Amino acid sequence: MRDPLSQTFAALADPTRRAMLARLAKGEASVSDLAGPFLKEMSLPAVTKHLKVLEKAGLITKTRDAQWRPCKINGVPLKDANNWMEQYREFWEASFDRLDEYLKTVTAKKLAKGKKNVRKKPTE
Amino acid sequence: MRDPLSQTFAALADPTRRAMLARLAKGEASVSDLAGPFLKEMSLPAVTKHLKVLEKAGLITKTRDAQWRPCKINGVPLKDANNWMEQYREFWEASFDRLDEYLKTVTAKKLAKGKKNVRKKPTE
DNA sequence: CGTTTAATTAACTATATAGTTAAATATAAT
DNA sequence: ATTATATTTAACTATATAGTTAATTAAACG
Repeated sequence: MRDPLSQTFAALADPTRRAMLARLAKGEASVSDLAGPFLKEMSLPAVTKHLKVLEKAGLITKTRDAQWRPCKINGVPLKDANNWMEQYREFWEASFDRLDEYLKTVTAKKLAKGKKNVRKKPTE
Repeated sequence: MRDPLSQTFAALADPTRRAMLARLAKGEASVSDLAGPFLKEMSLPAVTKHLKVLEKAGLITKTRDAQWRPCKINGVPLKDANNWMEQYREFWEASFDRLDEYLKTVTAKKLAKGKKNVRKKPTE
């Protein structure tokens, strides 16, 4: 069995499951509600499996209402994931700065090049 | 091929790789530097593979210095992952509130139960 | 040149993941 | 009791992932 954080990230590493979470962010939904947008791409059992992955990761909880299984989003594991990520904030902020600097450099070079191209045959 | 966000989360879904990022957060390191703490648990080719996963996800970049391959952390994909996650902040904050409420309820119940237990054989 | 150090590639194995179809279960409705 | 709806389970397949050992490449060193 995997550590909880790995399980969370693994669960998030799939666009179908992320879309399901996005849907659940708008409110509770049954399995078939959640399946709706995907039934052209995959079968219902496939959806059930995706939900099981999310459930085992603790990202959703399923309850019972007659023959329906209403699902609800649970933020706790996302909080842990976010806490883990926060310790790297400086790196993505730094990389933004670097991109910023890079763009400035490129712009400066382009301008220089532009100038150069103007006087095609230099006097020397 | 997978979408970048899925690739990022998949790369993070492994404790070895997260430990490598933690090491790289402290500064550049060669492959053998990074391998060091894991060579009791796995072989060098396994380490190479983990680094390749991180590299393909854009989380690290490898350069060359003689026979060494210094690795550097790259925050950009973490930024995207964080941006994705931010949209769920309300849910983990809400769940914290719920836990808070829950703990209060439990405490209240415990107190009530404690009182009950004091008068073991009620007068009625 | 031959050897050592650093790292990768090749070839292979085991297990996990993501999907399928068909059958089963659970609840409600007729 | 039978049927319809919602969902899951079983059994299976294909591909991806994580690891192995042995061989290979790349650069530096004596």
